Amino acid sequence: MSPSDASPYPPFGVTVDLVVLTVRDHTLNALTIRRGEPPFQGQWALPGGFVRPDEGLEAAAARELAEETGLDQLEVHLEQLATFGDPGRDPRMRVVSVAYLVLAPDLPTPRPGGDAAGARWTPAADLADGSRLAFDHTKILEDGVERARAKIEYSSLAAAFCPEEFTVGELRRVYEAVWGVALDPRNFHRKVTGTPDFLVPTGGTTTRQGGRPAQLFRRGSAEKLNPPMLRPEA
Amino acid sequence: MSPSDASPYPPFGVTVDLVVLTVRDHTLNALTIRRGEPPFQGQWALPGGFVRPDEGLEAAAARELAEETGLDQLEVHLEQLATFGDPGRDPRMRVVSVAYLVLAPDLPTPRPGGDAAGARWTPAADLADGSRLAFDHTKILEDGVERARAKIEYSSLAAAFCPEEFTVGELRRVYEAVWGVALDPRNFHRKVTGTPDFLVPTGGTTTRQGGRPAQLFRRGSAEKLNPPMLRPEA
DNA sequence: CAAATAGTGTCTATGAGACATTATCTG
DNA sequence: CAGATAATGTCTCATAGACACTATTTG
Repeated sequence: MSPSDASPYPPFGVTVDLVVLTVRDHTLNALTIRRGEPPFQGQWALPGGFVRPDEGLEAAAARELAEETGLDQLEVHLEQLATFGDPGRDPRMRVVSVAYLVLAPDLPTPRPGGDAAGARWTPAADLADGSRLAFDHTKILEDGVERARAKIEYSSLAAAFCPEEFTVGELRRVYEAVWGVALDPRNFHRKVTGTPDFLVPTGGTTTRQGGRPAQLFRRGSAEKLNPPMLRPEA
Repeated sequence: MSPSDASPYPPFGVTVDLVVLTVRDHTLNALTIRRGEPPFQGQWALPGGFVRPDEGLEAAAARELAEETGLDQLEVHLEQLATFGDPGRDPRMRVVSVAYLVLAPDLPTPRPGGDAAGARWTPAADLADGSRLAFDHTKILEDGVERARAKIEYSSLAAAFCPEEFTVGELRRVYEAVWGVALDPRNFHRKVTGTPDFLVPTGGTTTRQGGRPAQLFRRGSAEKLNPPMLRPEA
């Protein structure tokens, strides 16, 4: 429920944090910004910031995304990930952070904005170990990566990592990068082209990957993959 | 990220709301409480309440569960569902609510506690249409039900709706109630008994469902169902 | 006995994994 | 030409769906 009368407790701060993922150089990368202010000044962290008083949570996430990275919500996939609110996760006050997951096609390194002193893409694997991020952001990032890995199994979301027009091979390389495995190109092709409304041919072709020209596709209307794309165990 | 200096904004209230589901009479039921105080006094709502200043979010959910329903966290499955924070969702102040999903075996109607003037189990289908719950709780409930439906496909979570010892038929009736479909008892039996570490025979049998005595099982160590239990389309 | 539920087995169709072969580009 | 990538096809094995049959209880 919600309170039966106004809160008898001290106030909470509410923020949004963003796990922004893309695929570059056959690798899953996450966006981090360099903190310009204490605490954790100079350390790398996830982009994010305070929710404004009359602003919805998703609207705050979209605004921070635009402010800190220049990305537009229309170009990317944005969904709520989870909420982190352990007492002590912020050294200054009690802060509850609603984390959002963003999947974006490969884009130029975003221009940092707001409080950020820098912004960069880093392989997600490098951020999971070592290189501690500020606050509990390493944990938030890991949850975001796991969500992305799980979700491309049974949804058509992998295409959110691709440009508007893409080939079957490019889509396959997304799966390979996110899962960190190699997939059989022939079985993959059969699977994705055989799933109704997953891919819509645009008629064009491209040779940007070298080799024989490949058909170009756009995302179709299907949102779920049934049966799912199976993730190899080894 | 989190704030680069203390929040320049008015305070937020932070609450937890609970979607507590069980299976009774072959039907998915949700727990609601009757509000004893304004706003929405006298209306039905999800159990929940304010998070305390030094309390973690999951701890707050477990505490409210115990206070308002008498259920112990150890007897049930509890996981974070999603966070709801639209401005205006609470008429008094800005409140962000972190919703938790609880799956429980069929238990006696819980004793209401705290601010609640009453507590009851209601078929989830009846709560989804009509019978508006207070705040945005109808939406939260629907999200919880959908999470439960999706999650029993690929996890062993359906057993959280069963008592400690249960039969294959009882587990099947859980799936049938949550999904609202009929499943073939023979194929279901083959599927669940063939999944390694899903069910552990206790050696006992029961005839509480009538008919031939059925073997009793306990939950095994498997948490994922791979390949998943397929949900019929019709 | 009938009726209910449990448990096993069999056939078939679908789909994934392994892998051969051909097609069409660049250098 | 070699080497890359794309696209199609074939075989086999695992598994889900449909459904027959037997087992063991209660009334």
